[in-house]
Amino acid sequence: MSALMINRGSGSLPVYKQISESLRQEVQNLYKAGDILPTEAELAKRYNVNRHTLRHAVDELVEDGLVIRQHGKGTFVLAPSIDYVIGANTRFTENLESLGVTTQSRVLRKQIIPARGGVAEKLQIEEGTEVIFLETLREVDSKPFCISSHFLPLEQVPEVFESYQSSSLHAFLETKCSVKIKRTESLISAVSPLADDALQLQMPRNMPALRVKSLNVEMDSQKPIEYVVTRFRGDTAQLSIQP
Amino acid sequence: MSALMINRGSGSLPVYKQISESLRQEVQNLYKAGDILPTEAELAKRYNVNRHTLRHAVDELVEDGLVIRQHGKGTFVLAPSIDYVIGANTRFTENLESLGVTTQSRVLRKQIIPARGGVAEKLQIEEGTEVIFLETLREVDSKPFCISSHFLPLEQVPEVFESYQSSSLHAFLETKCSVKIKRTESLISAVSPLADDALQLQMPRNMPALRVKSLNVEMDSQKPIEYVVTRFRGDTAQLSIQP
DNA sequence: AAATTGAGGTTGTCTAGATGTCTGCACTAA
DNA sequence: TTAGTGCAGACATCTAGACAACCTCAATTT
Repeated sequence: MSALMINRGSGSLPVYKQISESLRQEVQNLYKAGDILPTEAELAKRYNVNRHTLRHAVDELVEDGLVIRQHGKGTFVLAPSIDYVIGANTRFTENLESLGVTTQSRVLRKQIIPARGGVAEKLQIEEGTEVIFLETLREVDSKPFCISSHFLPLEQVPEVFESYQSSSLHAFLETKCSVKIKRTESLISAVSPLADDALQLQMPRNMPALRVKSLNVEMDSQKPIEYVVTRFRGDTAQLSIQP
Repeated sequence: MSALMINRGSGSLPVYKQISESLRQEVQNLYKAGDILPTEAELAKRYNVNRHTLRHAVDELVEDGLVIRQHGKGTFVLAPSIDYVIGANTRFTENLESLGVTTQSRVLRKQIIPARGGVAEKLQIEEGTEVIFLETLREVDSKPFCISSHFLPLEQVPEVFESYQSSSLHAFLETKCSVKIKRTESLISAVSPLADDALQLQMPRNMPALRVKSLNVEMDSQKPIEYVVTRFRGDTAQLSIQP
């Protein structure tokens, strides 16, 4: 079996790496969440290595959050196998301009909260003023693509809280609120995703994410209308900037 | 010394945990970025444990991104990252436009290589054509800030390979090669840093990095002159985009 | 019936030793 | 002077064995 094809020749990968890869495949393809792995002794025997070497291999899976060890009980499969090998060629290129403008997005949360420090500052309102907090998930090819947290001053655009559903937010603002907006500033950084985001985006937590903070203002009055923080999977999304 | 106060009694923390905590304190208080730790053999002797146990302890610090191991050289202290995350105001904001334009940068490598697939395509030249490969490190506040890999067609701007030292590359192109260039496209993504980059940027490998690929063309002829891939620390750098 | 004990299985930690691989540097030879 | 060789130092991997800590569950005791 391929499980036993451990190459010990010089120049090849370390044994523990090969085993961890073999196990990773097996876990992702054959196991489901909650399943228990064979015991360390058993696996060590299967791969013909010392238990320490096997443990080293499993350490990698633990690191990646694929499995969890329980002292005295066994090693269990954690995440339902996510095929996050979407394929390097299916990468998306995202134009910054299209961020708030286009496509369908599903509303995950919609609530009214008091503006905290950063948000209040960006929107130029008093701390504690009520803002609409909107969290949306955008999908491409029926795969999660990015999550956006929108903050809008409630007083300016109450219609958003009342009746916005799932179309383009910017189109909604224009037609229903008579507000035309434009982007003034974007800040881009690389971060580790929060647990919730990682879950929504179906990405492992150790994979980097791209975060874009944007401020949109009303076209004429220059008054801040929307502050957005969008998170992408680092591996599938690339932002494209054309000056 | 407290370094030697390892409690092996039952009910106490595992030895390797105690050592990793002891080392963590030591590294954070007595060492600065770039310092080298005593060798594993030395530390094992100091704590009176087997080298494997000591390695296990150091593994923790590596996991946390406090130190980085270099095969054959030693174990080195990285720049503290948590401080940066807390002090949001010490972050750098980088204007995309200034990427190639400004400031001093140190040349890490300068060589002539044949253009491979991606580079050849971007520069619109035959695969195998000779290009100048320039790797530069830019510092801010005498801290490493970003690393750039530049690719320029040798035939177009041979002066760069012959005499470029450490000023602004774009200024050099303009004065010495009579080439004015402008940016046509930038692609931004989040990645895990390569080992070398992590070392140069003094960042842990599990911390995300920001990667910007840009293409610069000659202003008049639109001919590609420079393809640049720049890597930043995700936590200290933010790209600022103003439309 | 309920509580306790104990055996066996499983992961966790530690030691000991051997060998592989990478780096830097001194030395040598052309 | 320069290129190459070789060696020592340092981290990387692998094996072997032992015991500790923890969990489950059945057998025993109360």
